[in-house]
Amino acid sequence: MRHSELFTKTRREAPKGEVSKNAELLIRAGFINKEMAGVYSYLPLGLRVLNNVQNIIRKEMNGIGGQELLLTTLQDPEVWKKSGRWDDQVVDVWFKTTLASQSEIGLATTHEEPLTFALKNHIRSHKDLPFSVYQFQTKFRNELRAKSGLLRAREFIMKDLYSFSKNEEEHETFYEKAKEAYIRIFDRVGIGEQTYFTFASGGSFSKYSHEFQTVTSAGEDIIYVSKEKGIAINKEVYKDEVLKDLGVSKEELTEEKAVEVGNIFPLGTKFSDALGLMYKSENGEEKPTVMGSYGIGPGRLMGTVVEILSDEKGIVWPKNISPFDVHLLSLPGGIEEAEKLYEEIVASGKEVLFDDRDVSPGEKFADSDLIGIPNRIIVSEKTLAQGKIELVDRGSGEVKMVDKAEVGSALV
RNA sequence: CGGGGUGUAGCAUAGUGGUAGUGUACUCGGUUUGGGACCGAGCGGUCCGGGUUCGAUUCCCGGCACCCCGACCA
Repeated sequence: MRHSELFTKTRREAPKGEVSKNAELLIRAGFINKEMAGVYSYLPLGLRVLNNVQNIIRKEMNGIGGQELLLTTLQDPEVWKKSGRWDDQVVDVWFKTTLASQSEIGLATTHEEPLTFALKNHIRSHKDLPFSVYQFQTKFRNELRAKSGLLRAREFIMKDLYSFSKNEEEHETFYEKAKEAYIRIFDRVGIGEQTYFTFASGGSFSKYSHEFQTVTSAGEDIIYVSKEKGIAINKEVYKDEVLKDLGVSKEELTEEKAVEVGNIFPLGTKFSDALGLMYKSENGEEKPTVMGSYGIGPGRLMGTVVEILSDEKGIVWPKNISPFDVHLLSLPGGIEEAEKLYEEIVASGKEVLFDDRDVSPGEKFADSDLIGIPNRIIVSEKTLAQGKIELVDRGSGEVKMVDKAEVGSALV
């Protein structure tokens, strides 16, 4: 698209009272708009990134057999009372409101209850199992303190997948597949190297739950990382017994701050028992399904990428989630040639942001650094004099002069 | 929820018990064009409520909002 038609503007100054790097840069570059504390809108550039992140997750979830659906935000208290989680003493982050009839309803904080309840209309037999479903859905959590930009919001999109199995063994098989899919997701969005499979407290169904923790100073969790084994232990279960269990020693662990970018945990039969999601086994017994839950917050993930991969000039997007593949800049003397090149790149199927504005070169460079598209192409009098165009890698700063015909193959 | 801090123009900031200043952005005119160009002119502002006072953006009380630390994060 043409930058001249993009309605968002970049800002030179950081927004007042916003110290978190992800919020500062994403607001300055025009990716998101802050509505209130912990509530952010996605503007065109931000939505492109969010969609890219979601599509990576979607492909991986489909790859392990997940079936996408969309549950509702409005929640019926009766369903939640069955599991005991309507009570504010039990779940203290509810947003609750009332219908015109004065009956109380809630805004979803998560979806175990409604999904489990809805599935009763469809699941009867061992032949229906196993399967898994997932959604990208808005969650509302009345956090006492929203903070750190996209990292801890009151309204946010979550990908939540739920698995339903006949027994523990079947559950384990799926759990392992989901774990592998999660590892691929974090690799593909560009933070695989900093992200550790982390052991955390498991609640009442299993010894551990598992988190995917990305090491960054912006994190609010403390984890103990074994680089050697590629795993980590959440501070909440950092005990001698656990170390022994996992076969790690204190000497090999380093303490790090980290962001929880994903978590997977066994639910056992807690919700199937509470809501009555039963199936008939082969010998006719009535049995509760064995469930698991698997979450990733795409917005939080996007914020985490910015925390880790940005530099002093702005954001550096990994190519898989960048809002565009190419940032084309026309400078004086190269306007006509840039127009031609723009049409060619569009025709080739690449996503390109074309800075065709009549502003100074310095402003184009500064905006380009801030927005952070991995490939920058510059066409100017200078490049045309050499019969070439200039290609800059946003991440490394490396500059190449290439023939026009080679552009496609030279992109990162 | 406990503690601390901050609310001044679209954004970022200065200052003052007596007509509110700067940068940037925006509008107009002109000159510019490889790292946020320059000159001139212009538009635009004290979070809300109450109190003290001749007079409050400033002082006092209350509220609301935002940020930070802590607690919390099923």
